[in-house]
Parts: sequence; structure tokens; C-alpha cells
Amino acid sequence: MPKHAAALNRMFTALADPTRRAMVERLARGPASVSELARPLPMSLPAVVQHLQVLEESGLVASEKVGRVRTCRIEPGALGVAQDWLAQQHAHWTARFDRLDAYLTETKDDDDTPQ
Amino acid sequence: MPKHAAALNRMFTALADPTRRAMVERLARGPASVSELARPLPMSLPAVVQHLQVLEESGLVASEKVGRVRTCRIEPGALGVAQDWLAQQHAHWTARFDRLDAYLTETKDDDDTPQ
DNA sequence: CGAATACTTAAGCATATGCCTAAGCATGCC
DNA sequence: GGCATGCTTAGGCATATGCTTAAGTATTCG
Repeated sequence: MPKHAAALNRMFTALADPTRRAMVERLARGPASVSELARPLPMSLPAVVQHLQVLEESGLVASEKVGRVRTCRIEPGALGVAQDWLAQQHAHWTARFDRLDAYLTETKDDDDTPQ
Repeated sequence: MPKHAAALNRMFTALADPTRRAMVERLARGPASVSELARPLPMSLPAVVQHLQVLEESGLVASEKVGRVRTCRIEPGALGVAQDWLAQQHAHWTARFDRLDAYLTETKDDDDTPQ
């Protein structure tokens, strides 16, 4: 429903894969080249590059090629999109419980257990 | 790397689909039956039930059947798993920038450029 | 009882995803 | 130049995902 649904799709899809989360965790600690990123991962380099593409399309990661080495880094603002959505849902059901609580408080001394 | 990698997989996979996010958004505003959940969605009821299964396996949603109607509700704590992971990554690259900043501050009045 | 309601189960299908191997480019170094 | 390094491209394949229709099974109600 929000117009950035596509952005959320790409974001959560990117984070849904453990390999890609490992890459994000690695990059959260500092930039890395593609082969540095690939080194600990139990798969071929092309596979890693494909994951990297997903991460870049999600906006979570950016990269720049200098000479023959591509250096990747976290894109700081991007995580916020996901965090905002989660926080908003949290806020909504919190608000709901507040209303429920208010309702119960309002009606509680009138009678006994609201069965 | 964290031992709850599987939980994160299921969580982010569940949230990666716009239909499932719509269902979560609906449930964040209060419980609903399966057909209530399905009503606004442009697909068959079995398809909705499949999405619901994914949401249940992720722990985001719980449901209980009474008579012939299954009532679904948000599982409050679950979102926290995703939020925690995001917050942790955020913390890590923030910490990194702090260290970088400290390093630059520490070396700035001394003399030359590092290296 | 019999029909409507509310799911459930099963099977199938089209497309997407995650991986691989094998070649292909550039770039940097001797 | 010639060769290693670092990534890229291309093709293919196995499995997973998102949906469908059709045919169940339980409840509830007149």
C-alpha cells in the first residue's frame, strides 16, 4: 500500500538470505572488495557477485570500481526504510492495545470480570 | 552467524512479500478471520492461506480455530527479532564511524596525513 | 436433514532464485 | 610482452515460490 512497497520488497528480500546478511554484517564493519567479501563464503565468486547485485538493487550496499578491484560499502540510510516499517507496525498494534486498555479501564468498575 | 539465522530467514522472507506485509498491516490493527484477511486481496483463498502459513512459520502471526472460523493475530514479540538484527547492524557501522572519527581527531593536530 | 459457510487438501504449473562451470575481459606486475 | 589477479558474462540446472482450480471436511443454521 505505501508507494515504496517495491523498495520494501527489495530490502526484505535482500535480507532474507543468510549469505547476504553475512555480507551486510561484514560490510557493517568496514568496506571490502568483492573477493574479500567472497573469501569466507562457501560458494563461487560469481554466486557472491549475484548476491551483491541483489544487495545493491536493494540500496543496502554500494560499490565502486577502482582499477580492477570493486570496493563495497554499506549504504547507511537504507536500513532505515526497513526499520521504519517495522516501527510503524509496532506502533499500530501498540496503539490498538492502548485503546483496548482504555476501553477495559473505562468499563471495569461498572461491573466485574468482562467475560 | 547468529544461531537464530533460521529465524531471521523465515522472518525476512515472510516480510519480503507485499501480500504478506499487507496481511501484517491488517493484523496490526486487530485480529481477523482468514476470510476477512482474504477479502481485500486479489487472489484465491487457498493462496491467502499459504501466505498465512509462511507468516505463522515465521512466528509473526498466530491463529486459533474456533468452530469453523480461524482467527489470526499478530504475535507481538516476533517483530523484535528483525528489529534487533537491524539495530545491531546499525550499531556496528555507527561504532565503526565513531572509531574512524576518533582516529581522525587523534591524528589531526599531530602532523601529516596518515601514511 | 440439508444447504450455506469457512476453511483445507491436493495437484499442477509458470516463473524466480541460488547455485554451478567455463570463458571472457581488463589491470597490474616482472 | 606475458602472466597472474580480480572481476564479469553466459549458459544451464535443480529447487523453491506464488499462484491456480477442483474437490474435500467441518460447522452452523433453518
